Amino acid sequence: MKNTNELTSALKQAGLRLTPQRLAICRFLAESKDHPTAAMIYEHLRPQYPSLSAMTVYNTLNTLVELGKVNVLGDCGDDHAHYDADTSPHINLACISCHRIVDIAIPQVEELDREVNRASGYQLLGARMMYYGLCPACQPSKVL
Amino acid sequence: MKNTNELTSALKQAGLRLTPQRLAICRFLAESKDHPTAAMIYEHLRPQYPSLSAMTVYNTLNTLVELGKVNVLGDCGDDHAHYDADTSPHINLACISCHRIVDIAIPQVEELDREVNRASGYQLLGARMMYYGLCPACQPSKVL
DNA sequence: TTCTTTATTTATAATCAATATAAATTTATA
DNA sequence: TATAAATTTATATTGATTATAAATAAAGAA
Repeated sequence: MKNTNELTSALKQAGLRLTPQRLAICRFLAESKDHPTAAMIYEHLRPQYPSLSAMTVYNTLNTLVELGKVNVLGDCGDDHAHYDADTSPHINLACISCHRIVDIAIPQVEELDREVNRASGYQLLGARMMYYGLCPACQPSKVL
Repeated sequence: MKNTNELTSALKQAGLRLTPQRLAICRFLAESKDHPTAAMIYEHLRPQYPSLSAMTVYNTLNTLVELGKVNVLGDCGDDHAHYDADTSPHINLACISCHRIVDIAIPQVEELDREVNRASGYQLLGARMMYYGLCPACQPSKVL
């Protein structure tokens, strides 16, 4: 979750044009609470942009990732890359039944983050933290 | 990192035969400190098992994952699934230059883990935590 | 505006890790 | 040893993503 403007201005600052397609992709990414795949973005925008090509979605997402404004989550349990406009270290919860991915705010993440930075010896750039399980909505219908 | 026997006995307990191929895959997984891909395992074992097929590697890995004895890391920055025999919640460090993935022991993980279990409302099954950056060996050769 | 150049989108084909399938091989048991 | 079941192997297929090139749209100059 993040301001649409933060994504669009990053594109402009990189010398890229803010086309209607790119704007729509940025807006959808910024406003979505779950973490959509490229296919989900494509299908969602197609009614409004009938000529939209999947390649444009992939290109725009890759650009935003290269600019560091969007993270790829490649580990969501459904073999699809999901995109997350929140690039700060945080916990993602992935439901193994409905494959929805949501964030959860846990203050302890910051303490952990400081400790990894201190103890690793790595020059760190970012993190992805995923927990897997059954979301409250899916628990009644599925028994482990 | 984990005992080879823990993997092989899990296969036997599931009613599966411990073939030479499966044993070799389990041993390599248990003994490797980084987190190999299916292709890495295949290439490493081929000299010893010239008839080995990639399919057997994939099948064995999938079985071990289904048995909960091995985790898949799908988010390592090189578009390949890596396999981790350590299924307890822990931090993985991925180098964006050499693409090696190592573990780091951070006590704060357990506190975080407790808090996610308490606060999420999810019935949790596991976690994957990845940090990205330049490892100490790659830092001199690459400038950010 | 019109022309010219450049960036972008689109359509199509290609890639490649992973899966599906079926034949060949090995193992277990009678 | 013979039979049946499990496993491995070889081959073909899938499907998300990438590569390529043609079509389109936008920017700048005259």
